[in-house]
Amino acid sequence: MRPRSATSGREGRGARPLPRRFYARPSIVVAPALLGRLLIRDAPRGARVVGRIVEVEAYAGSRDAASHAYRGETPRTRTMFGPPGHAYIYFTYGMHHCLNVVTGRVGRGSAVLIRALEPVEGLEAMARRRGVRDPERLARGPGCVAQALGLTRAHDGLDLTRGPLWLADARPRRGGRSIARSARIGISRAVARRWRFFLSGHPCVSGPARATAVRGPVRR
DNA sequence: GTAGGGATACACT
DNA sequence: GTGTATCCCTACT
Repeated sequence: MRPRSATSGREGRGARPLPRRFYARPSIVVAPALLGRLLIRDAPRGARVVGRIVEVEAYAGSRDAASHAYRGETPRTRTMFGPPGHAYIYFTYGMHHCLNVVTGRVGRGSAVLIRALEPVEGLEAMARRRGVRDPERLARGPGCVAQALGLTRAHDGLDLTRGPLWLADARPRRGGRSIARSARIGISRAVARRWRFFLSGHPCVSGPARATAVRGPVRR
């Protein structure tokens, strides 16, 4: 048996990247499994940034009218249709970047949008990039996540099983919070699908008035 | 509620 | 080629 990751002290130290097979599942399965896990951006000169994932949304690829993949593969969405475990980063509204992790099989175009993080390490670097200091506001909202981590289209396609951007395989810590779900935010189509998952009551969760949680089994 | 801002996709010439 | 509606948002009033 592999020794347990040494996560005492600075969280995530000694952890290893989640394996490809973690991502090679439907986005609606991967999305809740990401909650409570550490997202790590290694950078030179000690500018490492770590955040705990507290809010995500699943997108099901070419069958999901709310997904970028709905119209099939384009130059912009090529990464989504590639192998799972890679970062799909897109630019929208003329000013914001959003980070997704590619899931499922090659050619499906399914992904999970990372909507919010709880800052764990590198708060100074995050605050510098974001221009705010309040930890609860450093990475609350998908545009803020990418900005806090310093991610742009230049980072599209990064392999999350290798770094410098990766997810730790350490056991997820949810602080005793339950996983809640609701409709996805900011979309106009396929609004009936309640594929947004978040840690109930967490202060770093985004959304209009934190959005009302809707509990229940995951249905397609 | 809405300004801000640029890329993207697609309909047209 | 050019025109334009739309966009998985944020920060403000």
